[in-house]
Amino acid sequence: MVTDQRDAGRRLVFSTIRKAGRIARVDLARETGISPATVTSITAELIREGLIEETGPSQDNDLRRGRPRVDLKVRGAARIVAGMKLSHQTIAVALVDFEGTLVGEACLELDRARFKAAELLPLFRRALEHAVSTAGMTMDALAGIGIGMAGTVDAAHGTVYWSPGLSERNVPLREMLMADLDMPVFIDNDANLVAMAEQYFGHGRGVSDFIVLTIESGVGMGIVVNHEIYRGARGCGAEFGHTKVQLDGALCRCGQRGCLEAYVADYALLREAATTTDFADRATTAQKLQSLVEAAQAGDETAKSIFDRAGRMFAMGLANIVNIFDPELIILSGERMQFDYLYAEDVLDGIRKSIVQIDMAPPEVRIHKWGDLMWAKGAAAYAIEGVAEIALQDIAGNAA
Amino acid sequence: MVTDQRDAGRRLVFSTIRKAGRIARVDLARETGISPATVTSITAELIREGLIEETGPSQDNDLRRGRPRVDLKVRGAARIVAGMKLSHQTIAVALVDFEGTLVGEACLELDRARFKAAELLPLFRRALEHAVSTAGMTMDALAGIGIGMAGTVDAAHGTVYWSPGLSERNVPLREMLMADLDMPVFIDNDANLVAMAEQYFGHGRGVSDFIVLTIESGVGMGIVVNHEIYRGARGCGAEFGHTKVQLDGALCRCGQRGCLEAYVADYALLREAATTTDFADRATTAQKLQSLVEAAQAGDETAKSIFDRAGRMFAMGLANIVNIFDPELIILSGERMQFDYLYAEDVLDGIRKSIVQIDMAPPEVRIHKWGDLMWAKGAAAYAIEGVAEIALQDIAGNAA
DNA sequence: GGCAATAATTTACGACCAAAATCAAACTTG
DNA sequence: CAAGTTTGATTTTGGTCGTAAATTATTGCC
Repeated sequence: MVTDQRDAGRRLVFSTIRKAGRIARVDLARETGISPATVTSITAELIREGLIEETGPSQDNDLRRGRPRVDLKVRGAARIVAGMKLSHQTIAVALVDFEGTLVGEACLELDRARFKAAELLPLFRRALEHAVSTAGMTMDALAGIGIGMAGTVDAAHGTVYWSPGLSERNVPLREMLMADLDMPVFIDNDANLVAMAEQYFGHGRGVSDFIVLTIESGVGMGIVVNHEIYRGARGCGAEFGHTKVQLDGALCRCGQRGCLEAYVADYALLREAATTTDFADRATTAQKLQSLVEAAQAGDETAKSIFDRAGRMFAMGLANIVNIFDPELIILSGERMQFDYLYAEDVLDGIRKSIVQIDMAPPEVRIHKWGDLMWAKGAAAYAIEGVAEIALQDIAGNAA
Repeated sequence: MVTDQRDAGRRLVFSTIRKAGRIARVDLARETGISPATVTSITAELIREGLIEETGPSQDNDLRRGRPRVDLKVRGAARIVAGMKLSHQTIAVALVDFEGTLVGEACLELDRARFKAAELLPLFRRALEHAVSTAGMTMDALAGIGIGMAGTVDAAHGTVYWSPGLSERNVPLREMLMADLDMPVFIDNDANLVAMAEQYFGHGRGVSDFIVLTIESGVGMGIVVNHEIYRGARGCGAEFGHTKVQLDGALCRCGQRGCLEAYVADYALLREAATTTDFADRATTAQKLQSLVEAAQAGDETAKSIFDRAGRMFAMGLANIVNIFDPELIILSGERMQFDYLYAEDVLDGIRKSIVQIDMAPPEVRIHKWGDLMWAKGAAAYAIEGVAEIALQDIAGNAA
């Protein structure tokens, strides 16, 4: 407890710098409420440890009088971390420096979708080694690894209760990976990591309470409350996709009925479409979906009604989230352009009509079309957070 | 910022004492992580200020050797606060001491249900004066007042956006009351205050994340995240009752369709029942409900089916909460015994079947049948929290 | 070139916490 | 029943830390 106060100060200063990107000491003092003297002392310490660096005089100095302010920023070269995402038959890797800039990437195609945990370890390692060598680095340049997986994951304990990519249940994957790779590993539900990507690099910067929704083969949700990912009592991510929108409704992959996912996920759309359309000539799910979207755009009433219902169900589920959470901001984050219909103006309108009316603006809804690497960058953000925590604790330990 | 650390220590020590009820200094030191020396110094300060007191040797001293431990507790007489709840045509008042023990109560019947804000002020005052004089005290014995109202309330700003008891919208009620009564006033949504009552006095003691649901004429929800009431971005409580459980479903009082409330609230049950039953001989809502419950218990199929549907809708809504929040504990809190059917084993079973399955126990569901004063005690708990905060800040101010 | 303005650092000092020592109040034991 | 033991609480002591004030640094302005 002896260095408690200093510790808190360091954390606060460091995270303020990271959130700001670039910031001068004066502003740091003003924002954190810490006195300039202490800011000097803390930043000196962080510079000495190599975690932050000066970037030279601020841009806007010529507008001011007096001694020019010197901006500080996180020192990108301080640490390199990897973010990985296990998707359907692929492992995507992003190498990212301490500032969050991408310094390398790789993608490993897999021959199937489900693996035993023991089979997965060498695959992760291979993907990682590939990314590292392509970037001209070695494995020991990495300070930590973040991993995102679909399914229910207990981030605190690093246990994967269930994942579509794993054929086993209750796998202590984090422990296994840490033993195998010999570096800190952080695992979380992929939707949570997208939320973290938004918080670190996207629309969620500086927003205290927001919600991120992703639509892929399933529907994922990440909740940020008070600047932190909310994980619930059992450490599992929020299961928006299995929110019930219809009593005894459509059958879901999870075995229950009426889940939102059973109305808006790709398999749900395709099984409806299959009633009237023969998709025999289309091989992949993506191709089938593509043709369904095109049919709707061409005016096919059946296809349109499928999307229409999915959109209304989605609006209802989303309105429920708003009614329960009253977030400041909702981010619809994803890469699938063919899902545009879900983000259409009518859907957003449906949400607005379904939330409790007060004389204040409803939460802002933003649509964020990320590229393929979003997931992996989210995982990297999680790794950065964990590695930064370790670094700050190291300083505290050395000082004591 | 100079007494930052001491301030945090004081807060921590005081809240630990309050949570524990009675606790010796050694245990305080162990629980808070603060050194015994500092605990001595802080507790001495709090005793000097009259906020806590020694209660003599602990009960279990004869089981131990060595110097007997001396328990500390919050000094009840330190402050008296009032909690008030505005319900349909009544104002309930609870006078509570700093420990939370009831020292007086009163109830004022009103001649109608909706008032202008300016009309409400003298009514609140009259109810308060009645309670105070009945308890043999004077108004200036009160250190603060907590008020609970149905509707959407911004607790931070003390604004009532809308309430069934107010004929105006966007009323700065807190400001008005503080000016009128000349003491600190704290206002919040009634469901949030029930959550606080559970946190302070009920099943929620020591639980970090839980959810409280109340069913009255509407359906209310209070969310506790990380030991704090979650209020959302716009400061309004969570609107569980207006969560949608059916696309284009039953019409709700709020004007929208498919709200949970439109299936489980008393008016919803009665309007269904009215289709086949003539309630002309029953005057009040409560009497009508009573006869409906009796009919169901007597085996009337129509009545049973009404309750059955309400129960299934309730289970669905509740399961959604679990899927989204994954709380440690859910408390169904209320006073209406006739709503037993909603808490029946089938309903709980329905919830368990509708949540995402992982290999861990589902959240515990507890039913808490409070008396009439629950709401007012919740309001009092809120007032205690606010008044304690003021007291601790005063100490910090004096010290500086 | 000196003055004003603003940023950052250094200095002086008091607040605070924890470890160690001490005091206090019981029980145990011979 | 007196000395020792055990455990709780307080006091003493040493050192860390943060802030205010003073100082130094660096530029713009006249």
